[in-house]
Amino acid sequence: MDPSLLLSNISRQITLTEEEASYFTSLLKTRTLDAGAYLLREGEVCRHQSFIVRGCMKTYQTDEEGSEHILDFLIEEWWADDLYSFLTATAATQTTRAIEETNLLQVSHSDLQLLYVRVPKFERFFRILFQNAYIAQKRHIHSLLSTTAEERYIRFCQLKPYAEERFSQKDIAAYLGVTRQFLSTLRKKLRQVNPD
Amino acid sequence: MDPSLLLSNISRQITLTEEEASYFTSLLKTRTLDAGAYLLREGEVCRHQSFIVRGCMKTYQTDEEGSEHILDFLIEEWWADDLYSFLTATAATQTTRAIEETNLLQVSHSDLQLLYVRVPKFERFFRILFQNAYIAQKRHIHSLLSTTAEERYIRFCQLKPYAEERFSQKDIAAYLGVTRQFLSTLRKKLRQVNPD
DNA sequence: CGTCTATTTGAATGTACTCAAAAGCGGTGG
DNA sequence: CCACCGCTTTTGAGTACATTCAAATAGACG
Repeated sequence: MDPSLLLSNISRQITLTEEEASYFTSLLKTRTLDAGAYLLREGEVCRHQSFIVRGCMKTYQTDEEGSEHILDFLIEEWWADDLYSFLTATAATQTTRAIEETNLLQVSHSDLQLLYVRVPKFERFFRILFQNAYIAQKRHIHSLLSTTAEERYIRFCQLKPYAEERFSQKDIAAYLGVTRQFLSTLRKKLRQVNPD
Repeated sequence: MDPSLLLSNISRQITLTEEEASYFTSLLKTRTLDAGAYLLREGEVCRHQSFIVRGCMKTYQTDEEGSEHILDFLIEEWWADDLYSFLTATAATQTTRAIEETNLLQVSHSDLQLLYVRVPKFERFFRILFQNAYIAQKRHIHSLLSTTAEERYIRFCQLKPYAEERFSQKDIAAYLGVTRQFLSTLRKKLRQVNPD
């Protein structure tokens, strides 16, 4: 699998020499998940960081009644997996699962330790990754606190224009925190107002 | 101000020699905020990490209509401030403000860089701090998605038994994501069911 | 074609909000 | 000490937002 997408993603934060880049590339393992396959289940320890080359995934938690609450959707050029579990080697609190067939480039935890020693600037890269995840969560909390489902849905569609065609409404509803029935009526209402 | 509370807080994650501890202590500056005073306003860059020795604070964002959405309450033995702003030197997205008169021990950003060089294990300490904040946020998102205001309120009171006496209902409502009027009726209902 | 799941629709209900007004409470000045 | 001010909390009526339950329809897949 071509690592150029990943290398250009990394180059947005840190600059690598050719030698460093090829060392990094040598650590990568490719993996393909069928649609519906699990990358990580709640309770397992996350041992890899996984960069999505093609495809998309969802990461969710399940409540007592068995319903899914989606924390995030992940697409090409994003990193998947439970960062906290990865860094602390504790049980993951969320499940990550492929929505479409998904191609990944993975770095194992132990290889990453080697990488940190040989190319310390990767420490910086992964720290920034974490920080961005943290900020994104903060925005998510703010939007859950301050807006109605209708506003959240509209913003969600603007923010992720690919959402409608790649994610099921059931999943979108589980992300927005509403029932799938209510999302359906919301969509109907919005179609009548603005028929695009 | 006595730094022993802070040192024992740190010793839960990393072990310091006496010399390291006294070096760290020499970097600390004390600060006292009156009730209602701001520690950090949205838009400012966060230049200190602040450990709360006594008192409590709230951290919130304000929406277009001017209403506060409280992301977290902070009390003794917690670290306040916008970690993301601090680490990236970008404008804070949230405001932090004292609820009661609050005593802080502060480390500036530049002193922290010196500390990292001289006592590298502090890197680990602040990384863990960040990770815990990240996880706490995740729990918060999950609870906003999966529970009603009533359940959230009950759990909130269990999780923060000091909340009722230290925080106003207005603020608690802004944390739970409901209006203060609705929280008031919720409380009335709960009193009738279980009059404690 | 049948089966399984996702989506839509509608009715009844519950949850939470808005608006408006009253009651409570701490502080301040006369 | 009391009256008044500003702020928080309580209460109620009416309304909007969102859910549950039930059933119909549409799509995907073997």
